[in-house]
Amino acid sequence: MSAAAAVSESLTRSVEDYLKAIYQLSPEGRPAATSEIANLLALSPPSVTGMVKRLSEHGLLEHVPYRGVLLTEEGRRAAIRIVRRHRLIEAYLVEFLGYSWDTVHEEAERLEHAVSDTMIERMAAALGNPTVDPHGDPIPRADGSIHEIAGTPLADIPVGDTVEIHRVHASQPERLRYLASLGLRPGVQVTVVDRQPVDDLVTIQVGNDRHVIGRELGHALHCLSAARP
Amino acid sequence: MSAAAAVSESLTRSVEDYLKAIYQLSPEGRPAATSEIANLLALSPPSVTGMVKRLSEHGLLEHVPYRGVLLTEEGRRAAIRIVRRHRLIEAYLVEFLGYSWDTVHEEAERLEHAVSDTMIERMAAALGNPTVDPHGDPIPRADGSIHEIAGTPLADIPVGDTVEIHRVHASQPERLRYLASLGLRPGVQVTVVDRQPVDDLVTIQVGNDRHVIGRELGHALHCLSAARP
DNA sequence: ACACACTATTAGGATATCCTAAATCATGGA
DNA sequence: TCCATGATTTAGGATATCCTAATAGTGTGT
Repeated sequence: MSAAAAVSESLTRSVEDYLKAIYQLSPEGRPAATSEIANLLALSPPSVTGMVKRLSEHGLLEHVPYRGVLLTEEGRRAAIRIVRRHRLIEAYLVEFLGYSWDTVHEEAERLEHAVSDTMIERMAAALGNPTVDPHGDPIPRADGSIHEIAGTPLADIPVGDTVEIHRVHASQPERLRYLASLGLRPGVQVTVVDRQPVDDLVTIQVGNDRHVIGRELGHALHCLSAARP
Repeated sequence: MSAAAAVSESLTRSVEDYLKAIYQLSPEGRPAATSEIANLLALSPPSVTGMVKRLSEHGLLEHVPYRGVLLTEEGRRAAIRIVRRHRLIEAYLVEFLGYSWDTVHEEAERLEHAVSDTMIERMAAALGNPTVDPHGDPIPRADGSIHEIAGTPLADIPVGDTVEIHRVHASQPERLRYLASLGLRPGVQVTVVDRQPVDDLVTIQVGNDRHVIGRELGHALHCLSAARP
């Protein structure tokens, strides 16, 4: 209770980055490793150990030395708040300021720490309270709840099936630009025409075009079965 | 030349705040005093002395010990860039996100350090490249030039004159809300009906209402002679 | 010309964050 | 079982920023 109030106070940019990273690295309660965090944030492992120790003392996460870290309920709440901000900012920039999906990430990465709750909610309202961002990632609600829709990696779709792209797991501008050049983005329908078990090559039909997708992207693109017309 | 390139690199939030403060405190080449800077930024004088020394070494300002500080050309450029950002952000928030002029300052104060040049220019474009912010303050152009229009303080307008409010020198939300409640904002026409030399009391007619303005606000409101209908 | 009242600077510290180099732990394969 | 390898933590430092207390400079009024 009393500690929970402190969360909304003022976490530094660094702290918010750590919490978000650990949140992303520990799905289903698997502890995040020091080296994973260091890697994601581009910091040295000792820096991470130091910060992790401090955040544990503040009750934002639990650390078992040499084993890994998990967010506490309080830390999780703070992390989700940042994720909500990040995704809403991305959606806003694409919708109202002409950003393309490969350039929003960097801008959102800075803004997510600077924008007030008021501004975030006004942006959400201006967007009509969207549930997903431009990459198809779900936007956590203001109360912290998240509606995740499990999709199937394109690499696992059987030949002949037509599916809708639902979510694109990539933040590197280069990959996103490549996907955009192929017309692949959330909401688009594709049909799997061929699969090569070797290297997980998948041939798909998008509109009138055919493309071959390799392993990386085949696992980055998550799909939902499309309604048959 | 080479040093100038460094400016756009990455000044910290603190540094940007110092430069902006010194810019605002040294109009017409009058050096800014340590205590003035400390006051404006709510810091202790020794902190200011320390930062000033560092910034001098970086070529952003000139410091004559015990005398004061002035921005160098490089520092001035950086300061104006922040002012442009601040005022454009204020204009954007009022225009597109439903902010009132008494609440934008605080939000802009944080965003001005976080937004990219790209985003600032897109916001400017979305606004139609405005020349003034919601308080009537001129928005520096991207090239650093500023078009200041000299107005006359309401306190100095002769009885009988009708003028247009041009600029409101205030950032305190309380004062701005009071002015808004009186219908006083840039663009509004007022007629001076009476003046009391004691305490600089000015009675004005705004639409169908009459208000008495005291010394503080009489000097905060800058006016231009209005076109006679 | 001088002392006093300010203002500004120096001294000495604290905190947050990061780093490199040197221990320490955990675990899979011989 | 035991040790080599890789992951993690501890040790020791650097930098940026802020603070309080003590010292130094400036300028005014007599």
